[in-house]
Amino acid sequence: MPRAKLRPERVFHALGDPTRRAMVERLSERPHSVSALAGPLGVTLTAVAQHLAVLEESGLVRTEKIGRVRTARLEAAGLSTLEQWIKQRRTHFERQLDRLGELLDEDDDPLV
Amino acid sequence: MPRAKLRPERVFHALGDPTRRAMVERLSERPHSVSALAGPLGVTLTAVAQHLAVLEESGLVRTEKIGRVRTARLEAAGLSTLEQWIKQRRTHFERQLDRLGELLDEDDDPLV
DNA sequence: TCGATGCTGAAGTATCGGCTTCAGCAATGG
DNA sequence: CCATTGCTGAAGCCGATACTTCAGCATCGA
Repeated sequence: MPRAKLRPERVFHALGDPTRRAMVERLSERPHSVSALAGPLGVTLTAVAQHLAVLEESGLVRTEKIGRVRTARLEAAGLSTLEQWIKQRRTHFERQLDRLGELLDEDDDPLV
Repeated sequence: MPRAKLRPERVFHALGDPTRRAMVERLSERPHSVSALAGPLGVTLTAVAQHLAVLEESGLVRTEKIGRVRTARLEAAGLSTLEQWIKQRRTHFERQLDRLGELLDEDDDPLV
């Protein structure tokens, strides 16, 4: 598997699903095998594998198969992609508030 | 509509959809009416209204109807919810790396 | 070597979610 | 007061997707 794209597009979609979010939460603590992930989730290995594929495409997770065990670990860059998107939204949002502030300040001018 | 829940659960689901993400991006710049949002998106007013309902439930957006116009604006708290979730994941992730570091440090001990 | 373990691929099902249409209603403005 | 504008509710369509089962295959360990 080559390295993934890291578009916020995919990251948000990946985290939109509760099961995948749960997986990411587990993976943020330590790497897990497919079956280790499946256990607590109460889904089949196949389901987990499918979710892992999505997570991997999003760039949030990296997996590596050694012998018959595939180990998945969190990829920090994925989180950064998210953070960047949020930061940008917040910047625009604050600019918006600033403009509003300026407008209100103009009330200092005499209206008549 | 009373105030929303602010669970990361809902926020991620809300942002998982491309159309809603586009709406949030527009709203981060300035508030918009339902029809103002609909225009560039090429969807019906109904669709936008449905998306707004989801966004509002997630706490990302607040809307207010004045006369016949409903105005939607971004709610900063929603973004914070996201940021917190990410921060927590990152914290766990780094703890994981730290533990790994300690393990490797033990190589300093004589092996024989 | 043989059974158990861990995973994978293909294929099908069923639920969900995004979208539309249509019919209506309230506010606006000339 | 009437036409226009802006939105809403109900209902239905359809494609996406989360999940399953089943049949394999490779690896590991005794």
